[in-house]
Amino acid sequence: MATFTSKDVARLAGVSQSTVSYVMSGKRPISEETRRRVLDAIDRLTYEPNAGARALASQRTKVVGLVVPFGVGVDTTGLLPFIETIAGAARARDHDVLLVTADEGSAGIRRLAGRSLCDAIILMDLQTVDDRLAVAANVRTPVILIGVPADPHGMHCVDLDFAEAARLAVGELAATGHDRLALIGHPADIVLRDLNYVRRFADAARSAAAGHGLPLEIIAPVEWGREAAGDAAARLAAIDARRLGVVVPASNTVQPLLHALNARGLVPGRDLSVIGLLTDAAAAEGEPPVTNVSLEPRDVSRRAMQTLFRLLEDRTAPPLIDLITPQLTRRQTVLPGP
Amino acid sequence: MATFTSKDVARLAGVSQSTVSYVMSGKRPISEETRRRVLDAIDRLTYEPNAGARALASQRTKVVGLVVPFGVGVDTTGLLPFIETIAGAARARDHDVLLVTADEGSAGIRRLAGRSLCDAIILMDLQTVDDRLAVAANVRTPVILIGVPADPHGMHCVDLDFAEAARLAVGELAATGHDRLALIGHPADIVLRDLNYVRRFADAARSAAAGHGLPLEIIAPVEWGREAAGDAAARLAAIDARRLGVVVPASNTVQPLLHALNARGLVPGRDLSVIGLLTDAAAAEGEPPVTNVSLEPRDVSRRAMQTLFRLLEDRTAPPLIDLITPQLTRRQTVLPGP
DNA sequence: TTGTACGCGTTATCAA
DNA sequence: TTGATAACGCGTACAA
Repeated sequence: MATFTSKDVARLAGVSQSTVSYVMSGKRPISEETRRRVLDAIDRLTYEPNAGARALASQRTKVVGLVVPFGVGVDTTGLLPFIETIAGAARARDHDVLLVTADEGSAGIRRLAGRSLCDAIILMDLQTVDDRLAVAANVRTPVILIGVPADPHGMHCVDLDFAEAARLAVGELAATGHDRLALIGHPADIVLRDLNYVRRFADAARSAAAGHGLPLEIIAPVEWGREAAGDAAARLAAIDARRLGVVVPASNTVQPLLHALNARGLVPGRDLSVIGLLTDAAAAEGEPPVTNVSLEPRDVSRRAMQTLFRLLEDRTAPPLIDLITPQLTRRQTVLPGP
Repeated sequence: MATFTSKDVARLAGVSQSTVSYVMSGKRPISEETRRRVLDAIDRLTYEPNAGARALASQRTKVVGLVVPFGVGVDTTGLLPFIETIAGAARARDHDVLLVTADEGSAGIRRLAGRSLCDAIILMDLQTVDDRLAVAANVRTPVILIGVPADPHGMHCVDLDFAEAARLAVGELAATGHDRLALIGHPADIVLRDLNYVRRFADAARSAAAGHGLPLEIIAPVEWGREAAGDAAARLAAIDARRLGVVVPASNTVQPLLHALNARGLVPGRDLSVIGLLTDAAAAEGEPPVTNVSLEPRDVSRRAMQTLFRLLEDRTAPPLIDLITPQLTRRQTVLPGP
């Protein structure tokens, strides 16, 4: 399979090389006749423009850099929908996605921007205060954040509205007559890394509980897996409440905790309530199906890409902070109201 | 943040631009003195070579194209370790990873190769007979397959040895005195797509069972989720066996099936045996921990990247078909031998 | 409506 | 040991 250049196409079509270029870009009126001839030649040679040459000449790579939280010992569950949606949105506008792992830290961002490997960068998994932000903000390549750090350094942020998620969960438990709430914390490493959404959720949960006049106990940190869930269940069992409402913001903890509670004879939806923060898909597949506030990875990703292309091509001004509203879905783990 | 070129570096270091290039590539002896001056200038300008220009001149992109099974309505569980490991291995040799989703079909491969977007392609999630193979085999860019299709078209294949995995599972059940085996099938869409490993596993399981003189019943297809697992459990319960051994090659089905069996009062490890094909991590976290034959996504990915770089840079001949041997780990879901 | 010619930032060849 | 200089393949300003 030989590889052809626009010159080859030009020769075959009997036009100049620049005409080929203009046919492809549509940046100049072309007669129907030559247009046809060029497209035909392109077709016959299965010509594809060389990405490097194009990037060099046009200063556009048609590549989106995506910094994903690999290798930082972090929750990687639920990451796939983000990647998938971002890749899809990129393709829809003839862009590709270059993956960079977060364990590179700011070096990855410098490389993406410095080498002109991409036209824009999406940065995920932000800490509340993140070293990479200073670098990201000082780079020519536009950077979109998925997450809302304490100081966005002027960059565009897109994320789920975790504060609203907390309010929804607490509000539902308040409305169904619970007299005490417990908030299950994230694993220690997540808390230590101070991921931005942890704090956003917890703070809002606290003040929402206060607003409803409900005592809120924090059970934290809770690691993943059976044993930790067992311990947490024990601590929940020890709480003296008529109707206890438990909020679980760490998706991974939901299922093990439900099991652990069951094992203690505490049936969620009968003896106490559990609301989890997890995708609708995961919640519906739960055992039992769990009442949840949705993480909307697809919506968030789509919006991030929308912001990206508005910045890059449409040149309209997207909102600086763009929060997606989560949805509460009632399933089987919350006691019916009295 | 301005962006500098090698020309800027050259001027600052007081050398010619080609010298800068040679300092970076090390393809020519450079005096210690100028070498120092150049590196210093690079440092002061935080110079990074332009990827497009480099690719254009060197015919090397330092990018690996990865075709992942997004958007084909396919099992995407267990995909992350592949991506993660591949990205890590790429970075270790100063390469990046460009993601292409499988829903593009062969168009994605054509684009990667035609536009010279990458130096090599890794193709995952192969069907036994896969349309993309003809295209992949006819492209200048080397393609490495993760999976073993019926006809690899001369391309290099790396994968888990699914036949050996089946033999291990069946062998273990035979050794522990089971008198009847059941093989739980994959969901219908997987079977319909005829993914290469499905058949490799099933065929080997069948002949291993025959070799041990054990009757093997095929329960298929079994969709994911509660209900399907319940049905499968019912069919298993109906089997007339003294000691029934169940083999579950679809990772996702293991956990729901264990639950469904328990719900019927059939306790795996007490009343019957279950061996799953899933990663050690997933098996250990199972409820209960499940005896498994390991899928080794990390090993497979590492080997694929090793193959890739041997082809690309080391220029040594890797094996055409490279199979990783799975491991059997005894946990709690298999009856002890009599 | 189309062609010519230059520049994008590297790598690599040929001289010195 | 180093410096000019010609590709690499495409986009686009300038001419016609």
